[in-house]
Amino acid sequence: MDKRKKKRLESKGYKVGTVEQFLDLSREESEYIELKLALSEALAKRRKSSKLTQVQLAKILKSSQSRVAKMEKGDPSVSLDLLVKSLLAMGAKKENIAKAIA
Amino acid sequence: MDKRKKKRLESKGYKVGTVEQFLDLSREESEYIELKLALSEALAKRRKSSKLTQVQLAKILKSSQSRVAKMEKGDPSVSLDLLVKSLLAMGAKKENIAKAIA
DNA sequence: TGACAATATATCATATCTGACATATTTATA
DNA sequence: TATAAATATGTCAGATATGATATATTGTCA
Repeated sequence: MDKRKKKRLESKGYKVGTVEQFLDLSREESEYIELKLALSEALAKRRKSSKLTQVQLAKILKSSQSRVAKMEKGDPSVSLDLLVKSLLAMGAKKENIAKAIA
Repeated sequence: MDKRKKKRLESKGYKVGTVEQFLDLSREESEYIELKLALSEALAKRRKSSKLTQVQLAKILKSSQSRVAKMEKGDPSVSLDLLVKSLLAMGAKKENIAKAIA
């Protein structure tokens, strides 16, 4: 994995430290993060195409605007469960989720 | 969703109460559970084809036999995060995970 | 530009998940 | 069968995720 990807992950809120440390991110760890970011992006895309604000989506999800923002940013404090449940609540089917991941 | 599916979910440890209550399981909820069970089954399959016992896998995952058993049963106390991380740790690629889901 | 809407970030009390352990049940095999 | 290995179930203290709130930053448009 290259420095560009490191930048991208860092910009998403993952503190990955030095490049050396970054290179020590195991394959599992980086694949997990990528998977999460894929779902984050799918969620943001879906919200936008539904013309909803984060506040409106938060209401639908019975969550808060700040958590929606964190979800869409792939914040480390957000679980896959929350992302998946949110996508399903927005009408996504498992096929959509699978497609977003792979 | 029919009674057979209800039985199946109940047998997996989900208390869904009466049929009436069951029918009230929202589409999201049931899709979420199905998705989880799909990952559970993928994990069990992968472990078995690797000829590992739950105890051996637990060691690899730095977890415990009981948690591995719960993962493979799709126990409600197990998160998607744990399932996905475990699959990745067993060598699964995101394509495998996507395929298991869809 | 200024004012307002939208999004992002920080923090926290509570809720949920976690590994670990004990123990029960099932499965394999002698 | 009996015994042991494997798997399942129940519980809990500590770890992590959650919605909420406050506040900061960014975007939009008059």
